[in-house]
Amino acid sequence: MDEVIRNPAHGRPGTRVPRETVIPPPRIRLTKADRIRKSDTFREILSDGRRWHETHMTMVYRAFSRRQVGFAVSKHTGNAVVRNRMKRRMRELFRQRQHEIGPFQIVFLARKGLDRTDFQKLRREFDRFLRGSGVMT
RNA sequence: UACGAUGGACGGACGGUCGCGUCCCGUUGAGAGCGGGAUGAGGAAAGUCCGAACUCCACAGGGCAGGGCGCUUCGGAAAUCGAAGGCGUUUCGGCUCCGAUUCGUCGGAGCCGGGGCGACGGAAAGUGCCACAGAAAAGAUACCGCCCGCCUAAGGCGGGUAAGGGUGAAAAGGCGAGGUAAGAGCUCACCGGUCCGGCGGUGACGCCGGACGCAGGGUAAACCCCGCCCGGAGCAAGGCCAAAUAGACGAGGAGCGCACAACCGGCUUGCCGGAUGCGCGGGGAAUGGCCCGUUCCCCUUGACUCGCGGGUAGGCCGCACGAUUUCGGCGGUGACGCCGGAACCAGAUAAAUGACCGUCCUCCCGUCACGGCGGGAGACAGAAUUCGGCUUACAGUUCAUCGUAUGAG
RNA sequence: GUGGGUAUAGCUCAGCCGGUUAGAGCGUCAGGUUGUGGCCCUGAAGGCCGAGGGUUCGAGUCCCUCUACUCACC
Repeated sequence: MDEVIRNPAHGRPGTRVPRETVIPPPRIRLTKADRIRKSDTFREILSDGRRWHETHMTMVYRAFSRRQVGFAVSKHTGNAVVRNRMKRRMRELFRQRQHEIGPFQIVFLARKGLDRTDFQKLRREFDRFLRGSGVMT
């Protein structure tokens, strides 16, 4: 199962499997329906959700009927380009491993330096959250 | 060739894997999902400093107040916008003249050419202000001086003068010569200025000639005067649909009071409950001479039910074919305009345009065999109703003009 | 997104219509008073007036451009 969920793009060059033998992996898409898009919902989660702190981001989460995610960046962290990049990187982290996560609502809060940090480091931080917080299935 | 200034252009390229928004097509009962295709940030998208389109509100007309703008002509829908020109100023180069000279040059003035800068109407319409210093800061005055006269000396007094010194940001045309007791446009040449006339130019303005010894400081990004312009708010404009909760309005309406002969039920046997009958506050109008009354209308009290207007969350429209982009031709010094052809070119809303990898390109650092190798970096910055400008940020590449240095002819 | 406001000493604020040295309170430091500390008294230090240009002889003040903070509007 683990092998299937890993994105083939993450493999080192040369280790790619020939196309014909690949079983199509489960889709790792992330559409609008999977996003939290209401101010009220954000407020509720931020007020009564549990928190998990990492160096470059904070995760706020609570149990829910299905899997939903939202991303928030404070105005103080930088200009529009920086804030957008932070959201996109957090979204990418979540997108790639979303199928390992159970029915929870999770809000990602960006912290300083998120836009400049190496993506592999962010992956390790996110992995620590997944293993430590109990949101995995 | 290098460096600097100003202005213009570009602002990483190609490919792979996994994804995102919008639109179209197919599938489908279906606008869900799935499959396919197309398309998807900028020169500043930014700041919000100007100007518009568009929308709503207000609006006879005119004036005042308030605000904005300000050389000329042209362009433009308009603009604290652009182009060309004028004038001023500054800088560089060249030439001419004057003065000084240690004969190397230095200083000043003018002309020509190139570049930069200029919120550039009016200071003889009026008012205000010009600190300190200085004699004096505006239609004035004499501190040190200079000269003349008088008083016995030191010096003082009276008068003349504004060339020299001194103060200041600024001192009443500049400079040279003549002149004089010393001086002064007192006189003269040149330069500057004011006025008048002529010529050239659409015009700002320029040129020429004449007159006037000069008729008078700065500040209007001080009040102000003159000319021109300006209604207010902004897509969170504005329109449509419309949960939940509270409340408004309309309709229905249980209800309350009194009586209780007969009827039903209970029992303490004359009371209670049901049923039944009658009634239920205030105001106005009509009828009428007036009152009672009657009729009609309005207001008030009322669980609950239904209907309904406004409207919040939320959704939809506005919302992308336009002062559009691009190619060619023509006109114009140019901004730009005209004609013809072609194109459709983002539409999100906790807000898409990304993540990772490879090859190459550019730059930096290290190494050295001078061409590779290793490492690092690729700026400023993200549409939010839409345009036209301005301003600010910006790694690197490149073009043009000018200047400086060096080299070659 | 739109429309306003503010920035002056470590902190909270004055500074008029440009003018010579930018003030006040609290705080800080030093001295005095006290057996010691506080209160109190005396004195001192501390500011390129948010940044950069411009107008002017002269700018905290006037004009322009930026920066930061802040308020209002669905």
